[in-house]
This record gives sequence, structure tokens and C-alpha cells, in this order.
Amino acid sequence: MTVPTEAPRPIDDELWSAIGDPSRRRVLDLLVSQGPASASGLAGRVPFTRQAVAKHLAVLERAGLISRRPRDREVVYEVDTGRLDQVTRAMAEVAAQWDRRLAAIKRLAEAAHAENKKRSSS
Amino acid sequence: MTVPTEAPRPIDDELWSAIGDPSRRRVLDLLVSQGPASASGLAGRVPFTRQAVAKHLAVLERAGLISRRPRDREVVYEVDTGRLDQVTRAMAEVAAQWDRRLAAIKRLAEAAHAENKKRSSS
DNA sequence: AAGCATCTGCAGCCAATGGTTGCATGAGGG
DNA sequence: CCCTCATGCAACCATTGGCTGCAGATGCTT
Repeated sequence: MTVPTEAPRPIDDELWSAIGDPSRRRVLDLLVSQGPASASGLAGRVPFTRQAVAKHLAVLERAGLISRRPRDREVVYEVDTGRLDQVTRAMAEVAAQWDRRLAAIKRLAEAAHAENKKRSSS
Repeated sequence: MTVPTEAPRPIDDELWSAIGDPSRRRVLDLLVSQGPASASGLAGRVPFTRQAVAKHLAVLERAGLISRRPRDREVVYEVDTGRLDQVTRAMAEVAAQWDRRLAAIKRLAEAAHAENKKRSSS
């Protein structure tokens, strides 16, 4: 058997820019909080046109964050929960990494500061 | 006295797009991991020109993520650790929120599934 | 069956922006 | 005094996020 949970690969650029755009994040938020919906349905809850929504949905789909499914004459989009979960983990990982590096730099800075004080008082 | 740590305000669009762009994130990563540097210094470690780097630095500065400081004849940029820390918290918060909503949806889906099985077997 | 309503998809246009090159300027080091 | 080198500004191009408009498909109503 393979690993039970996908390895938290480093989030790639496509993913980042997918969730980096404010409008796209808004659309994604709607899908996450309100469940599956069509492009037109989403367009009604968002301050821009259906076509813009459709483009965003295409980007989100290419990034693997959502999937499309024909239903009646509509096309219903739905969040890929596994993929989004993977993204949230990756985001947390990036945040943690920045945190560690910042902490390391802060320690260095404080050490240098202390050293300067010692030298100037000698 | 006010709250000791800044309230983790929802991350605004300027911040998101600042860290959403791959090149900008790369520049920011360099500043975080290698410490303060000038535009030219950064340009040497990145696959695009100094002018592009300068534009990214301007965006990062407008977003409050870095600050500029003249040093010799260079201009040195440095990460604002407090601000970046704030961003990492906000990112974690967004991730957690998605997580919660996904969990809620998953529970609903499983409940519906169980309900269907019960109905079809009755 | 005819027609209407509505949802999708495609094409073309505009503005913002991430990238480039080129040039002018200013500050230190021979 | 000149040369180097880092900065900043401007012009230009490609991509992309927004729009409008139109054509095609499909379901509902008369």
C-alpha cells in the first residue's frame, strides 16, 4: 500500500496564484462554505460577471482545487476536499518555516546587539 | 494598555497578492532566510532583472512586509518581522477556517450517504 | 410543436501588472 | 578627474482579470 495521506509536497506556483487572487479566493470561499454550485449561481453572489467567474473556476480546476460535474443543463463545481486540505497544510508549513527563520534571525540580531553593547562598554 | 500582540486582523488583499506572486515570494524568502540585502544583491540570486526585483520590493514595502534603509550608497531592504509574523498567523487562521468548513461539509456528506444507504436497504 | 428562458462557451476589447531594455544620475575609489 | 557601480525613471511587451456581445444547447410553457 502507499502512504495513507499524501506527502505534503511543497505547494506549487499554480496553487499559490490560484488562492492568491482575491476574486478567486472569494469564489473558492463560496464553494467551501455554501457547497457545490454552478457558474451562474456563483455569479449571483459575487460582484463580477459570470464570465469572470468562469475563468476563475477554470483556473481553480487546473490547480486541482475543484472539479466539474454536469448536472441537468448546468455545470456544477465542487471543492476537492483532499486537495484543499493539502493546500492548507502546505500554507501552515510555509508559515512555520518563515516563523523558524525569523526566530533564528532574531536570535542572531539580539546576540549581535549584546555583543555591541559589551564592546562599547569595554 | 492595548492588547500586547496585534489582533490577527483578517489578512487584506494587498498582503495576499504580495505573497501570492511567485517571484515576490521568492524575493521575500531570500530576505527572510539570508537577511537584509540591496536590490542589486538580490537580483544576483534570482532569475530576473534588478528592475523587476525593485518593483517587487516596492510592492512588499507598500504591504508593510519590508522596510528600506539607506546604507553606504546602497539601499538595504529588511523584513519587518512583526508584520510577517502577523501574516503567518493570518494564513494559519484562513487554513484553519477552511479546515473547519471542510470538516462540516464532510460530516454532512457522510450523514447523507448513510441516510441513502438506510433508505435503499429498507 | 413553437417559442421563450436560461445556462454555457467563445471571441474581442480594455486596464493593470510582471517582465524586459535603455538611459540618466549620484556617490566612492583609482 | 574619471571610472565604476547602484539607484531610479521611462518606454515597451505579454499575460491576465475584468467587461460586452453573440452563438449554441437544453429545458419549460403555451
